[in-house]
Amino acid sequence: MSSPLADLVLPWFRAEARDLPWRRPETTPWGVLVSEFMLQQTPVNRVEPIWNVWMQRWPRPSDLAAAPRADVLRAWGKLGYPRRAIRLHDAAAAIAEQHGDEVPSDVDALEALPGVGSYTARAVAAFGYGLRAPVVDTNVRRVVARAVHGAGDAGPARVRADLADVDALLPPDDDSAAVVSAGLMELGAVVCTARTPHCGLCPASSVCAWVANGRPAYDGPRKPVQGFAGTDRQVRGKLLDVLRDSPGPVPRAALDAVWSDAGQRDRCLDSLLVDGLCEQTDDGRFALPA
DNA sequence: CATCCGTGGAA
DNA sequence: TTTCCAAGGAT
Repeated sequence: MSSPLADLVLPWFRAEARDLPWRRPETTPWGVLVSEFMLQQTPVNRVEPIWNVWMQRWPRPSDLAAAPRADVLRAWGKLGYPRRAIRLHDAAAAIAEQHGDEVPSDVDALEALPGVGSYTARAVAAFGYGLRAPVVDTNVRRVVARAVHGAGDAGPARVRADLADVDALLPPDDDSAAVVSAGLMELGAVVCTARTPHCGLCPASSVCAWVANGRPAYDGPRKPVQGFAGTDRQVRGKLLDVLRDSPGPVPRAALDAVWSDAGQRDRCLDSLLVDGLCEQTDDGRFALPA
């Protein structure tokens, strides 16, 4: 159940792991959960300062659950995808009310929380509790595609097969497996990178099927690149920016000023209301939810 | 399964 | 400048 790849990655990670704050021994499973929410599609260097503030301010799930939505959204700042902040807030409430203020260690219980999917559930089990759980993120999928399958990059996700691939790499015991899981992610993040992999620095190049194949270029289907300019995502971001920066409710005119296309603007404002990222006051103004 | 959901830094 | 993409999840 272990693997040559794991045997190389494990000691490399023990020696070379970045000193990220959520990896320090004093970090609680709650701290790990918060870090995983923030790291969903957001780079490490932008998460670090925000995570530090959150841990000081809301050291337990019940602390965050007790905070007003507006405070949570302002503290989230410009990390992006603010619905994650809403889901984390809701997850904190569920943990406080249904799990005695303790983050579950069971993968199924974790996956039942808002905003927690296959990746985040296993990441919390592995990094928060030191359990053996196959953690499959974009880094790990790329490392496995190269080192195991000899491909230049990972194709579309195949959830079951990807989990099985990683499960087959992990050592049998919890402690080692959790370290290997972190190590595979770290390898993908700093060495086996998407654009220019640093095979000369890779601890696993001797067992890498991609290197053995002569590093062939990826030929499969490319994941579609998302545009941003002119999308609802951009408009929602601009609207939310106004709401975050204002200490109280703003008149509709303040929101109208950020985007000229009235139809798109209204659609986006509606979607923010639906998502719980915005509220309308009795006098018709708009604000972050209380 | 494809698309949507923010933001900003690097190539 | 444009393009890519960064520890995903929900629908």
